[in-house]
Amino acid sequence: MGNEGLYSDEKVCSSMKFEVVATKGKARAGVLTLPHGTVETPVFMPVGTLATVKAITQRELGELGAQIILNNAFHLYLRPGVEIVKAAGGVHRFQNWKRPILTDSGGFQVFSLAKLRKITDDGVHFQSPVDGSKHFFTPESVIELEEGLGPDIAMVLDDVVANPATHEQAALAMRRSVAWAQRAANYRSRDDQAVFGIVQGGLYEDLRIESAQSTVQIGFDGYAIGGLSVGEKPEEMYPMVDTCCRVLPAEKPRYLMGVGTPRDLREAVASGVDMFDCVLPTRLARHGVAVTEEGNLNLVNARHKTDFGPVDVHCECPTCREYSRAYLHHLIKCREILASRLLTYHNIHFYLSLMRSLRADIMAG
RNA sequence: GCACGGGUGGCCGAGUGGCUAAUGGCGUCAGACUGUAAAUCUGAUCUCUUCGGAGUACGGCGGUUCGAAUCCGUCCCCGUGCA
Repeated sequence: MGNEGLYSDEKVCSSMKFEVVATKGKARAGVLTLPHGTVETPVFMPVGTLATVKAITQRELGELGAQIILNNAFHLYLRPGVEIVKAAGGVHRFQNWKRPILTDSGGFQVFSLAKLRKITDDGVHFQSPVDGSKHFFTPESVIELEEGLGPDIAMVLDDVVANPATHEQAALAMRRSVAWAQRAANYRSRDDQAVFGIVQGGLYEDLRIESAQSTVQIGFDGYAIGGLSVGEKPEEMYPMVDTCCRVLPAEKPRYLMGVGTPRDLREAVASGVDMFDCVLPTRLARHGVAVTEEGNLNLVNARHKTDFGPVDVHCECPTCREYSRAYLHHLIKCREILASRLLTYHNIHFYLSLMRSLRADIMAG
């Protein structure tokens, strides 16, 4: 049962399994089995930071075919607090989502909160962006938090630096991330929850290789590529993704965190990435932008005022089948909440369809 | 008819002699957004311009003043009260 680790002392999740079922070049199609169901990869995970994919319901997410969603442990720790989620019976019951859930640790939030934090080798001190209260996270306390929340996959606490960073800064954060990953691995206690390590190293190939090797040596159920799309150009990001995929073991899922644009997804899948998450489709939707094959369509623009055609003639989602650009433009101008809902539905549909077509292409050989 | 109050840029609304092409807000136009402190944020928004400026603007007309959205006269319009 479960995956056998490369190292005898490696802790694994006994109820997680990952199988690569087809490859095309470096791209892979796989099946990821988790406590709450199976996930066909490559997969896009809609972001539901606060236990909600903003603007749409869990029922709608199910209809869209979302296989796994992402929550954020850091945000759920602040509100409503782990005790309430526990009392509800865990993150799945709390939000009534029966399929798999991955929780991000909060490493990225600590990174983006900039002035409100202080990172030491021991952990990270930060002030709550909600009420200013002071908190301290360690690799151990974050694992404890995530084991309390109960997602299928937990991410370790990592140290993220903004690009561009110097080699020294990137190395420091990367080695700290490795040390923290080791502590998280030592501390984890649930064998029904997968834990993923995170590769760092900024835009330096040598650091990415070192990070991937060190993290793999610790042994995790899957491996994430972190610290990308934080200020660098796509042309700088893609080689890093490719390098990481080259070093990471083929038999474990690879997750590119926080990425990205449709182009980013295609490129990264081609390099061998299996999992993605990104706020773009949902955030752009709330900002009036529809993602299409032809690129982003800003429906707030006046040119759509009398355009009674659909957002995307090729799209089969209800938003495109039932409503016009002119109507969506009108809803956006009036700040009607339905605009956010319809566009979120469309954008998630676009992302999930894109991933399904990329998978089908790999399956076809 | 009389007495007060008021008429400011697409709208609302500050401003009561020069620092005012005129604070704000709304609207409008555009841009940004990649492990969500984000249904958010940023910029532009009188006209023309060789980007140095120039012109026209605070109900109309006239006046005072070196200088007026700001003071005076008069006319028009709106609100409230009294006849």
